[in-house]
Amino acid sequence: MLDIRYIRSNTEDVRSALRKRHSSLNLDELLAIDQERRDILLEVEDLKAKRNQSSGEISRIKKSGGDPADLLADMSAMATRIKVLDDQLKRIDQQVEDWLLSIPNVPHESVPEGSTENENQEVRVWGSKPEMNFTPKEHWELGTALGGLDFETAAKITGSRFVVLKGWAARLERALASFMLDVQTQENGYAEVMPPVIVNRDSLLGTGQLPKFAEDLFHLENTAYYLIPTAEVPVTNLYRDMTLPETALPIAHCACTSCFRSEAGSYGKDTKGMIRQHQFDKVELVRFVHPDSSYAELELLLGHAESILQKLGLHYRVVTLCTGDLGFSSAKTYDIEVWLPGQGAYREISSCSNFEDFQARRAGIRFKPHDAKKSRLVHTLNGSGLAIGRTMVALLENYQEADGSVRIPEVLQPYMHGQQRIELCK
RNA sequence: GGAGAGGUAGCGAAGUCCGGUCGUAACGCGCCCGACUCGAAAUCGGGUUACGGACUAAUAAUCCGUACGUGGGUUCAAAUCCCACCCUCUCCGCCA
Repeated sequence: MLDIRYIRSNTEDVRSALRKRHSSLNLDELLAIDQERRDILLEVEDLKAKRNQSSGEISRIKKSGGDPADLLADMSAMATRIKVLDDQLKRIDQQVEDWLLSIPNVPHESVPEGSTENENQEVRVWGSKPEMNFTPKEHWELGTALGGLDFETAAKITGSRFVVLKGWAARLERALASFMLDVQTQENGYAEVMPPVIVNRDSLLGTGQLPKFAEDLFHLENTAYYLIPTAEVPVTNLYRDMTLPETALPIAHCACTSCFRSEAGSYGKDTKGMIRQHQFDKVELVRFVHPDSSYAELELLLGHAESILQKLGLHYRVVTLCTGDLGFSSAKTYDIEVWLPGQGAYREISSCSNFEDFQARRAGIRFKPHDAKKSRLVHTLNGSGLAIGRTMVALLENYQEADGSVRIPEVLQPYMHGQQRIELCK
Protein backbone atom coordinates (compact mmCIF):
# COMPACT_ATOMS: atom_id res chain seq x y z
CA MET A 1 0.00 0.00 0.00
CA LEU A 2 1.24 3.45 -0.86
CA ASP A 3 0.92 6.41 1.48
CA ILE A 4 -2.05 8.57 0.44
CA ARG A 5 0.02 11.63 1.33
CA TYR A 6 2.75 10.43 -1.00
CA ILE A 7 0.20 9.95 -3.78
CA ARG A 8 -1.19 13.45 -3.13
CA SER A 9 2.16 15.19 -3.36
CA ASN A 10 3.87 12.95 -5.94
CA THR A 11 0.92 12.22 -8.17
CA GLU A 12 2.90 12.30 -11.42
CA ASP A 13 5.48 9.83 -10.12
CA VAL A 14 2.74 7.40 -9.19
CA ARG A 15 1.00 7.86 -12.53
CA SER A 16 4.25 7.16 -14.33
CA ALA A 17 4.81 4.05 -12.18
CA LEU A 18 1.33 2.79 -13.05
CA ARG A 19 2.00 3.35 -16.74
CA LYS A 20 5.21 1.34 -16.54
CA ARG A 21 3.23 -1.50 -14.99
CA HIS A 22 0.60 -1.20 -17.71
CA SER A 23 -2.04 -0.49 -15.11
CA SER A 24 -5.14 1.39 -16.13
CA LEU A 25 -5.97 2.76 -12.68
CA ASN A 26 -7.14 6.38 -12.79
CA LEU A 27 -5.74 8.32 -9.85
CA ASP A 28 -8.03 11.31 -10.40
CA GLU A 29 -10.89 9.33 -8.93
CA LEU A 30 -8.86 8.50 -5.83
CA LEU A 31 -7.69 12.08 -5.39
CA ALA A 32 -11.28 13.31 -5.65
CA ILE A 33 -12.59 10.99 -2.94
CA ASP A 34 -9.56 11.75 -0.81
CA GLN A 35 -10.40 15.45 -1.01
CA GLU A 36 -14.03 14.73 -0.22
CA ARG A 37 -12.94 12.64 2.75
CA ARG A 38 -10.86 15.44 4.18
CA ASP A 39 -13.66 17.97 3.67
CA ILE A 40 -16.06 15.81 5.64
CA LEU A 41 -13.43 15.14 8.26
CA LEU A 42 -12.86 18.84 8.75
CA GLU A 43 -16.56 19.47 9.41
CA VAL A 44 -17.17 16.48 11.65
CA GLU A 45 -14.04 17.04 13.74
CA ASP A 46 -15.06 20.65 14.28
CA LEU A 47 -18.48 19.52 15.47
CA LYS A 48 -16.95 16.93 17.75
CA ALA A 49 -14.72 19.56 19.31
CA LYS A 50 -17.81 21.61 20.10
CA ARG A 51 -19.63 18.59 21.43
CA ASN A 52 -16.75 17.78 23.74
CA GLN A 53 -16.79 21.32 25.05
CA SER A 54 -20.53 21.40 25.65
CA SER A 55 -20.43 17.98 27.23
CA GLY A 56 -18.04 19.27 29.84
CA GLU A 57 -20.28 22.24 30.47
CA ILE A 58 -23.37 20.10 30.91
CA SER A 59 -21.49 18.08 33.46
CA ARG A 60 -20.48 21.20 35.36
CA ILE A 61 -23.98 22.71 35.29
CA LYS A 62 -25.51 19.48 36.54
CA LYS A 63 -22.98 19.18 39.33
CA SER A 64 -23.76 22.68 40.55
CA GLY A 65 -27.47 21.88 40.47
CA GLY A 66 -28.38 23.91 37.36
CA ASP A 67 -30.54 22.94 34.40
CA PRO A 68 -28.67 22.49 31.09
CA ALA A 69 -31.89 22.18 29.01
CA ASP A 70 -30.79 24.74 26.35
CA LEU A 71 -27.47 23.01 25.84
CA LEU A 72 -29.13 19.61 25.62
CA ALA A 73 -31.29 20.80 22.72
CA ASP A 74 -28.20 22.05 20.87
CA MET A 75 -26.40 18.83 21.55
CA SER A 76 -29.25 16.78 20.18
CA ALA A 77 -29.11 18.59 16.83
CA MET A 78 -25.34 18.31 16.79
CA ALA A 79 -25.49 14.58 17.52
CA THR A 80 -27.80 14.04 14.56
CA ARG A 81 -25.49 15.90 12.21
CA ILE A 82 -22.41 14.11 13.54
CA LYS A 83 -24.09 10.78 12.94
CA VAL A 84 -24.87 11.64 9.33
CA LEU A 85 -21.31 12.81 8.69
CA ASP A 86 -19.78 9.83 10.48
CA ASP A 87 -21.77 7.47 8.28
CA GLN A 88 -20.60 9.30 5.17
CA LEU A 89 -17.06 9.23 6.47
CA LYS A 90 -17.16 5.52 7.12
CA ARG A 91 -18.26 4.85 3.56
CA ILE A 92 -15.66 7.10 2.03
CA ASP A 93 -12.90 5.78 4.30
CA GLN A 94 -13.65 2.34 2.97
CA GLN A 95 -13.52 3.64 -0.60
CA VAL A 96 -10.13 5.24 -0.03
CA GLU A 97 -8.90 2.06 1.66
CA ASP A 98 -10.13 -0.11 -1.23
CA TRP A 99 -8.38 2.17 -3.65
CA LEU A 100 -5.11 2.13 -1.78
CA LEU A 101 -5.19 -1.64 -1.44
CA SER A 102 -5.53 -1.98 -5.21
CA ILE A 103 -2.57 0.21 -6.22
CA PRO A 104 0.62 -1.75 -6.91
CA ASN A 105 3.99 -0.73 -5.51
CA VAL A 106 6.13 1.85 -7.33
CA PRO A 107 9.01 0.08 -9.11
CA HIS A 108 12.51 1.11 -8.04
CA GLU A 109 14.36 3.33 -10.51
CA SER A 110 16.77 0.52 -11.34
CA VAL A 111 13.97 -1.74 -12.58
CA PRO A 112 14.01 -2.07 -16.39
CA GLU A 113 10.88 -1.10 -18.27
CA GLY A 114 9.14 -3.81 -20.21
CA SER A 115 5.87 -5.60 -20.63
CA THR A 116 6.68 -9.32 -20.53
CA GLU A 117 9.25 -11.66 -19.04
CA ASN A 118 11.16 -11.45 -22.31
CA GLU A 119 12.27 -8.00 -21.28
CA ASN A 120 13.71 -9.13 -17.95
CA GLN A 121 17.36 -8.20 -17.67
CA GLU A 122 20.08 -10.77 -17.13
CA VAL A 123 22.31 -9.74 -14.24
CA ARG A 124 24.78 -12.61 -14.12
CA VAL A 125 25.32 -16.25 -14.89
CA TRP A 126 26.89 -18.76 -12.53
CA GLY A 127 28.47 -22.01 -13.70
CA SER A 128 27.84 -23.58 -17.04
CA LYS A 129 25.55 -26.10 -18.65
CA PRO A 130 26.62 -29.65 -17.79
CA GLU A 131 28.08 -31.56 -20.70
CA MET A 132 26.12 -34.66 -21.61
CA ASN A 133 26.92 -37.05 -24.41
CA PHE A 134 23.36 -38.34 -24.44
CA THR A 135 19.94 -36.76 -24.73
CA PRO A 136 18.97 -35.60 -21.24
CA LYS A 137 15.57 -36.63 -19.97
CA GLU A 138 13.04 -34.48 -18.18
CA HIS A 139 12.74 -34.88 -14.44
CA TRP A 140 9.30 -36.50 -14.45
CA GLU A 141 10.50 -39.21 -16.78
CA LEU A 142 13.62 -39.90 -14.73
CA GLY A 143 11.90 -39.61 -11.38
CA THR A 144 9.04 -41.86 -12.41
CA ALA A 145 11.36 -44.46 -13.92
CA LEU A 146 13.47 -44.46 -10.74
CA GLY A 147 10.35 -45.10 -8.69
CA GLY A 148 10.48 -41.87 -6.67
CA LEU A 149 7.78 -39.75 -8.28
CA ASP A 150 4.24 -41.06 -8.52
CA PHE A 151 1.85 -38.66 -10.19
CA GLU A 152 -0.81 -41.25 -10.97
CA THR A 153 -1.38 -42.26 -7.38
CA ALA A 154 -1.44 -38.60 -6.34
CA ALA A 155 -4.10 -38.00 -8.98
CA LYS A 156 -6.14 -40.84 -7.51
CA ILE A 157 -5.95 -39.75 -3.91
CA THR A 158 -6.25 -36.04 -4.62
CA GLY A 159 -6.14 -34.79 -8.20
CA SER A 160 -3.90 -33.29 -10.81
CA ARG A 161 -0.90 -31.13 -9.86
CA PHE A 162 -0.01 -33.30 -6.88
CA VAL A 163 2.71 -35.87 -6.44
CA VAL A 164 3.50 -38.74 -4.10
CA LEU A 165 7.19 -38.87 -3.28
CA LYS A 166 8.48 -42.36 -2.54
CA GLY A 167 11.67 -43.79 -1.15
CA TRP A 168 14.69 -41.77 -2.24
CA ALA A 169 12.48 -38.87 -3.37
CA ALA A 170 10.76 -38.53 0.00
CA ARG A 171 14.12 -38.66 1.71
CA LEU A 172 15.63 -36.19 -0.75
CA GLU A 173 12.81 -33.75 0.00
CA ARG A 174 13.69 -33.92 3.70
CA ALA A 175 17.42 -33.78 2.94
CA LEU A 176 17.04 -30.63 0.86
CA ALA A 177 14.93 -28.95 3.53
CA SER A 178 17.48 -29.75 6.23
CA PHE A 179 20.43 -28.78 4.08
CA MET A 180 18.92 -25.43 3.08
CA LEU A 181 17.82 -24.58 6.62
CA ASP A 182 21.23 -25.53 7.99
CA VAL A 183 23.00 -23.24 5.54
CA GLN A 184 20.66 -20.33 6.22
CA THR A 185 20.73 -20.70 10.00
CA GLN A 186 24.39 -21.69 10.46
CA GLU A 187 26.09 -19.61 7.78
CA ASN A 188 23.76 -16.75 6.91
CA GLY A 189 22.31 -15.80 10.27
CA TYR A 190 18.63 -16.60 9.85
CA ALA A 191 16.50 -17.57 12.84
CA GLU A 192 14.35 -20.54 11.98
CA VAL A 193 10.61 -20.53 12.62
CA MET A 194 7.87 -23.01 11.86
CA PRO A 195 4.66 -21.03 11.48
CA PRO A 196 1.08 -22.13 10.80
CA VAL A 197 0.36 -22.87 7.15
CA ILE A 198 -3.20 -21.64 7.66
CA VAL A 199 -3.66 -17.90 8.10
CA ASN A 200 -6.45 -15.36 8.46
CA ARG A 201 -7.49 -12.55 6.13
CA ASP A 202 -5.55 -9.84 7.94
CA SER A 203 -2.29 -11.63 7.36
CA LEU A 204 -2.99 -11.96 3.64
CA LEU A 205 -3.96 -8.30 3.46
CA GLY A 206 -0.70 -7.45 5.21
CA THR A 207 1.52 -9.07 2.62
CA GLY A 208 -0.65 -8.12 -0.37
CA GLN A 209 -2.23 -11.40 -1.53
CA LEU A 210 -5.64 -10.03 -0.58
CA PRO A 211 -7.90 -8.43 -1.62
CA LYS A 212 -6.75 -8.62 -5.25
CA PHE A 213 -5.52 -12.18 -5.64
CA ALA A 214 -8.07 -14.27 -3.78
CA GLU A 215 -8.51 -16.62 -6.75
CA ASP A 216 -4.89 -17.78 -6.38
CA LEU A 217 -5.53 -19.02 -2.85
CA PHE A 218 -7.15 -22.05 -1.29
CA HIS A 219 -9.86 -20.84 1.05
CA LEU A 220 -11.07 -23.21 3.75
CA GLU A 221 -14.81 -23.53 3.42
CA ASN A 222 -16.98 -22.03 6.17
CA THR A 223 -14.00 -20.43 7.85
CA ALA A 224 -12.04 -17.19 7.66
CA TYR A 225 -8.90 -19.22 6.98
CA TYR A 226 -6.71 -19.67 3.93
CA LEU A 227 -3.83 -22.01 3.11
CA ILE A 228 -0.63 -20.04 2.68
CA PRO A 229 0.76 -19.65 -0.85
CA THR A 230 4.19 -18.98 0.67
CA ALA A 231 5.77 -18.77 4.13
CA GLU A 232 6.27 -15.08 3.39
CA VAL A 233 2.73 -14.59 4.68
CA PRO A 234 2.95 -16.01 8.22
CA VAL A 235 6.59 -15.01 8.70
CA THR A 236 6.16 -11.38 7.64
CA ASN A 237 3.05 -11.19 9.82
CA LEU A 238 5.03 -12.32 12.88
CA TYR A 239 5.65 -8.61 13.43
CA ARG A 240 2.31 -7.23 12.27
CA ASP A 241 1.19 -4.19 14.30
CA MET A 242 4.46 -3.98 16.17
CA THR A 243 7.01 -1.24 16.71
CA LEU A 244 10.49 -2.71 16.95
CA PRO A 245 13.53 -1.07 18.55
CA GLU A 246 15.94 0.14 15.87
CA THR A 247 18.68 -1.97 17.41
CA ALA A 248 16.67 -5.11 16.58
CA LEU A 249 17.12 -4.51 12.83
CA PRO A 250 17.84 -6.27 10.64
CA ILE A 251 15.67 -9.23 11.64
CA ALA A 252 16.13 -12.33 9.52
CA HIS A 253 13.94 -15.44 9.60
CA CYS A 254 13.87 -18.59 7.57
CA ALA A 255 11.09 -21.13 7.47
CA CYS A 256 10.35 -24.31 5.61
CA THR A 257 6.66 -24.80 4.97
CA SER A 258 4.33 -26.41 2.55
CA CYS A 259 2.84 -23.86 0.17
CA PHE A 260 -0.53 -24.09 -1.51
CA ARG A 261 -1.54 -22.42 -4.75
CA SER A 262 -4.74 -22.82 -6.68
CA GLU A 263 -2.90 -22.13 -9.97
CA ALA A 264 -6.10 -20.71 -11.39
CA GLY A 265 -5.33 -19.32 -14.82
CA SER A 266 -2.33 -21.53 -15.45
CA TYR A 267 -4.22 -24.27 -17.31
CA GLY A 268 -2.00 -25.98 -19.81
CA LYS A 269 1.22 -24.62 -18.26
CA ASP A 270 3.70 -27.15 -16.90
CA THR A 271 1.05 -29.83 -16.75
CA LYS A 272 3.64 -32.55 -16.52
CA GLY A 273 5.94 -32.98 -13.59
CA MET A 274 6.69 -31.11 -10.40
CA ILE A 275 7.31 -27.62 -11.72
CA ARG A 276 3.83 -26.32 -10.96
CA GLN A 277 2.06 -28.09 -8.11
CA HIS A 278 -0.87 -27.15 -5.91
CA GLN A 279 1.25 -28.15 -2.91
CA PHE A 280 5.01 -27.82 -2.59
CA ASP A 281 7.64 -27.26 0.08
CA LYS A 282 9.77 -24.16 0.12
CA VAL A 283 12.41 -22.63 2.36
CA GLU A 284 11.63 -18.95 2.62
CA LEU A 285 13.92 -16.14 3.75
CA VAL A 286 12.38 -12.99 5.21
CA ARG A 287 14.21 -9.83 6.30
CA PHE A 288 12.96 -6.79 8.21
CA VAL A 289 15.42 -3.97 7.66
CA HIS A 290 16.16 -0.27 8.04
CA PRO A 291 14.86 1.69 5.01
CA ASP A 292 18.31 3.13 4.32
CA SER A 293 19.84 -0.26 3.70
CA SER A 294 17.10 -2.24 2.03
CA TYR A 295 18.72 -2.36 -1.42
CA ALA A 296 22.02 -3.54 0.04
CA GLU A 297 19.94 -6.07 1.99
CA LEU A 298 18.32 -7.25 -1.23
CA GLU A 299 21.74 -8.07 -2.70
CA LEU A 300 22.61 -9.90 0.51
CA LEU A 301 19.38 -11.91 0.44
CA LEU A 302 19.92 -12.78 -3.21
CA GLY A 303 23.41 -13.99 -2.33
CA HIS A 304 22.00 -16.24 0.41
CA ALA A 305 19.59 -17.84 -2.06
CA GLU A 306 22.34 -18.21 -4.67
CA SER A 307 24.67 -19.87 -2.17
CA ILE A 308 22.39 -22.90 -2.06
CA LEU A 309 22.59 -23.42 -5.82
CA GLN A 310 26.34 -22.91 -5.75
CA LYS A 311 26.82 -25.52 -3.05
CA LEU A 312 24.66 -27.89 -5.06
CA GLY A 313 26.70 -27.10 -8.17
CA LEU A 314 23.68 -26.09 -10.22
CA HIS A 315 24.13 -23.71 -13.13
CA TYR A 316 21.84 -20.68 -12.96
CA ARG A 317 21.35 -17.10 -14.01
CA VAL A 318 19.94 -14.10 -12.18
CA VAL A 319 17.50 -11.76 -13.88
CA THR A 320 15.92 -8.49 -12.82
CA LEU A 321 12.21 -8.56 -13.46
CA CYS A 322 11.01 -5.79 -15.75
CA THR A 323 8.14 -3.50 -14.74
CA GLY A 324 5.58 -5.62 -16.58
CA ASP A 325 6.63 -8.85 -14.87
CA LEU A 326 7.10 -7.39 -11.39
CA GLY A 327 4.80 -8.65 -8.64
CA PHE A 328 2.08 -6.39 -7.25
CA SER A 329 3.75 -5.67 -3.89
CA SER A 330 7.36 -5.59 -5.01
CA ALA A 331 9.54 -2.58 -5.80
CA LYS A 332 12.30 -4.73 -7.23
CA THR A 333 12.62 -8.45 -7.80
CA TYR A 334 15.46 -10.70 -8.86
CA ASP A 335 14.54 -14.14 -10.12
CA ILE A 336 17.07 -16.92 -9.97
CA GLU A 337 16.58 -19.27 -12.87
CA VAL A 338 18.18 -22.68 -12.74
CA TRP A 339 19.21 -24.51 -15.86
CA LEU A 340 17.16 -27.62 -16.62
CA PRO A 341 18.92 -29.75 -19.27
CA GLY A 342 15.89 -31.98 -19.79
CA GLN A 343 13.68 -29.03 -20.58
CA GLY A 344 16.52 -27.14 -22.23
CA ALA A 345 15.43 -24.00 -20.40
CA TYR A 346 16.16 -21.79 -17.42
CA ARG A 347 13.33 -22.02 -14.90
CA GLU A 348 12.58 -19.87 -11.85
CA ILE A 349 13.73 -21.49 -8.62
CA SER A 350 13.82 -18.40 -6.40
CA SER A 351 12.36 -14.94 -6.38
CA CYS A 352 13.96 -12.29 -4.18
CA SER A 353 12.12 -9.03 -3.63
CA ASN A 354 12.37 -5.73 -1.84
CA PHE A 355 8.89 -4.52 -0.92
CA GLU A 356 10.24 -1.34 0.64
CA ASP A 357 7.49 -0.10 3.01
CA PHE A 358 4.60 -1.43 0.91
CA GLN A 359 3.92 -4.46 3.09
CA ALA A 360 5.05 -2.72 6.27
CA ARG A 361 2.40 -0.02 5.80
CA ARG A 362 -0.34 -2.59 5.25
CA ALA A 363 0.84 -4.74 8.13
CA GLY A 364 1.81 -1.93 10.51
CA ILE A 365 5.43 -2.99 11.01
CA ARG A 366 7.47 -0.09 12.37
CA PHE A 367 10.65 0.66 14.17
CA LYS A 368 11.58 3.44 16.57
CA PRO A 369 14.64 5.36 15.36
CA HIS A 370 16.89 6.11 18.33
CA ASP A 371 17.26 9.76 17.30
CA ALA A 372 13.64 10.59 16.47
CA LYS A 373 10.30 10.78 18.24
CA LYS A 374 8.18 9.23 15.53
CA SER A 375 8.33 5.63 14.52
CA ARG A 376 9.00 4.75 10.87
CA LEU A 377 7.97 1.84 8.69
CA VAL A 378 10.53 -0.91 8.20
CA HIS A 379 11.34 -2.30 4.79
CA THR A 380 10.51 -5.95 4.22
CA LEU A 381 12.25 -8.36 1.87
CA ASN A 382 11.84 -11.98 1.10
CA GLY A 383 13.12 -14.65 -1.20
CA SER A 384 12.99 -18.38 -1.70
CA GLY A 385 16.00 -20.18 -0.45
CA LEU A 386 14.87 -22.34 -2.32
CA ALA A 387 11.74 -23.98 -3.71
CA ILE A 388 12.42 -27.60 -2.78
CA GLY A 389 10.41 -29.38 -5.47
CA ARG A 390 12.05 -27.38 -8.20
CA THR A 391 15.46 -28.00 -6.65
CA MET A 392 14.78 -31.73 -6.86
CA VAL A 393 13.79 -31.24 -10.49
CA ALA A 394 17.08 -29.45 -11.13
CA LEU A 395 19.12 -32.13 -9.37
CA LEU A 396 17.47 -34.92 -11.36
CA GLU A 397 17.95 -33.20 -14.68
CA ASN A 398 21.47 -31.90 -14.08
CA TYR A 399 22.97 -34.95 -12.39
CA GLN A 400 21.45 -37.64 -14.59
CA GLU A 401 23.67 -40.24 -16.21
CA ALA A 402 23.31 -42.04 -19.51
CA ASP A 403 22.01 -45.16 -17.72
CA GLY A 404 19.13 -43.24 -16.14
CA SER A 405 20.60 -43.05 -12.64
CA VAL A 406 21.27 -39.77 -10.87
CA ARG A 407 24.31 -38.69 -8.87
CA ILE A 408 23.76 -37.02 -5.51
CA PRO A 409 25.97 -33.96 -4.95
CA GLU A 410 28.45 -34.38 -2.14
CA VAL A 411 26.98 -31.72 0.16
CA LEU A 412 23.71 -33.64 0.25
CA GLN A 413 25.18 -37.08 0.87
CA PRO A 414 25.40 -36.65 4.67
CA TYR A 415 21.69 -35.85 4.61
CA MET A 416 21.04 -39.00 2.53
CA HIS A 417 22.78 -41.45 4.86
CA GLY A 418 25.82 -41.40 2.59
CA GLN A 419 23.92 -42.39 -0.52
CA GLN A 420 25.85 -41.28 -3.62
CA ARG A 421 23.55 -42.25 -6.42
CA ILE A 422 19.87 -42.71 -7.07
CA GLU A 423 19.08 -45.96 -8.76
CA LEU A 424 15.87 -47.84 -9.25
CA CYS A 425 13.85 -47.77 -6.06
CA LYS A 426 12.70 -51.16 -4.84
C1' G B 1 -17.97 -29.04 22.55
C1' G B 2 -19.65 -27.45 28.05
C1' A B 3 -18.83 -24.08 32.46
C1' G B 4 -16.30 -19.95 34.53
C1' A B 5 -12.75 -15.69 34.59
C1' G B 6 -10.51 -12.02 31.80
C1' G B 7 -8.79 -8.39 27.39
C1' U B 8 -7.26 -0.57 29.71
C1' A B 9 0.03 2.66 27.81
C1' G B 10 6.47 -1.20 27.00
C1' C B 11 4.82 -4.53 31.42
C1' G B 12 1.62 -5.13 35.85
C1' A B 13 -2.74 -2.88 37.43
C1' A B 14 -7.02 0.78 39.30
C1' G B 15 -11.47 2.62 37.23
C1' U B 16 -16.85 -0.80 35.08
C1' C B 17 -21.76 -2.43 39.99
C1' C B 18 -24.39 3.41 40.34
C1' G B 19 -22.65 6.73 32.44
C1' G B 20 -20.60 13.08 33.16
C1' U B 21 -13.61 17.50 32.75
C1' C B 22 -11.12 9.23 33.16
C1' G B 23 -7.32 8.55 27.92
C1' U B 24 -1.09 14.08 27.87
C1' A B 25 -5.49 7.01 31.80
C1' A B 26 -4.64 6.65 39.47
C1' C B 27 -0.75 3.57 41.42
C1' G B 28 3.66 0.30 40.75
C1' C B 29 7.61 -1.42 37.49
C1' G B 30 10.57 -0.47 33.25
C1' C B 31 12.87 3.17 30.08
C1' C B 32 15.03 8.38 29.07
C1' C B 33 17.08 13.15 31.10
C1' G B 34 18.93 15.73 35.39
C1' A B 35 20.73 16.16 40.72
C1' C B 36 23.82 13.60 44.35
C1' U B 37 28.62 10.39 43.53
C1' C B 38 35.52 9.47 41.69
C1' G B 39 31.97 6.05 39.26
C1' A B 40 27.82 2.98 40.32
C1' A B 41 23.76 1.41 43.44
C1' A B 42 20.19 3.64 46.48
C1' U B 43 17.58 8.22 46.85
C1' C B 44 15.34 12.78 44.90
C1' G B 45 13.23 15.87 40.63
C1' G B 46 11.37 15.84 35.63
C1' G B 47 9.88 13.20 31.24
C1' U B 48 7.84 8.77 28.59
C1' U B 49 1.01 6.00 23.66
C1' A B 50 -0.37 5.59 18.72
C1' C B 51 -2.95 7.06 14.48
C1' G B 52 -5.66 10.75 11.51
C1' G B 53 -6.63 15.99 10.19
C1' A B 54 -5.37 21.43 10.05
C1' C B 55 -1.08 24.62 9.58
C1' U B 56 3.80 23.68 7.44
C1' A B 57 9.75 22.90 3.73
C1' A B 58 9.26 19.46 7.76
C1' U B 59 8.28 12.50 9.41
C1' A B 60 9.74 20.28 13.93
C1' A B 61 6.35 23.15 17.01
C1' U B 62 1.24 24.14 17.81
C1' C B 63 -4.08 23.18 17.55
C1' C B 64 -8.15 19.67 16.80
C1' G B 65 -10.10 14.70 16.41
C1' U B 66 -9.98 9.36 17.30
C1' A B 67 -8.62 4.89 20.06
C1' C B 68 -10.10 1.05 26.89
C1' G B 69 -10.07 -6.75 22.30
C1' U B 70 -13.32 -6.01 17.38
C1' G B 71 -17.96 -4.39 15.29
C1' G B 72 -22.79 -2.51 16.17
C1' G B 73 -26.65 -0.21 19.48
C1' U B 74 -28.81 3.09 23.52
C1' U B 75 -27.72 8.32 25.18
C1' C B 76 -26.87 15.29 24.92
C1' A B 77 -22.65 12.22 26.84
C1' A B 78 -20.08 5.23 27.04
C1' A B 79 -13.86 2.13 29.55
C1' U B 80 -18.68 2.13 32.31
C1' C B 81 -25.34 0.13 29.92
C1' C B 82 -27.26 -3.51 25.74
C1' C B 83 -26.22 -7.06 21.43
C1' A B 84 -22.91 -9.96 18.30
C1' C B 85 -18.14 -11.70 17.36
C1' C B 86 -12.65 -12.56 18.27
C1' C B 87 -8.73 -13.82 21.52
C1' U B 88 -6.35 -15.46 26.31
C1' C B 89 -6.52 -18.24 30.93
C1' U B 90 -8.76 -22.15 34.40
C1' C B 91 -11.77 -26.57 34.93
C1' C B 92 -14.55 -30.59 32.41
C1' G B 93 -15.23 -33.60 27.88
C1' C B 94 -12.80 -35.35 23.38
C1' C B 95 -8.13 -36.18 21.13
C1' A B 96 -2.46 -36.75 17.68
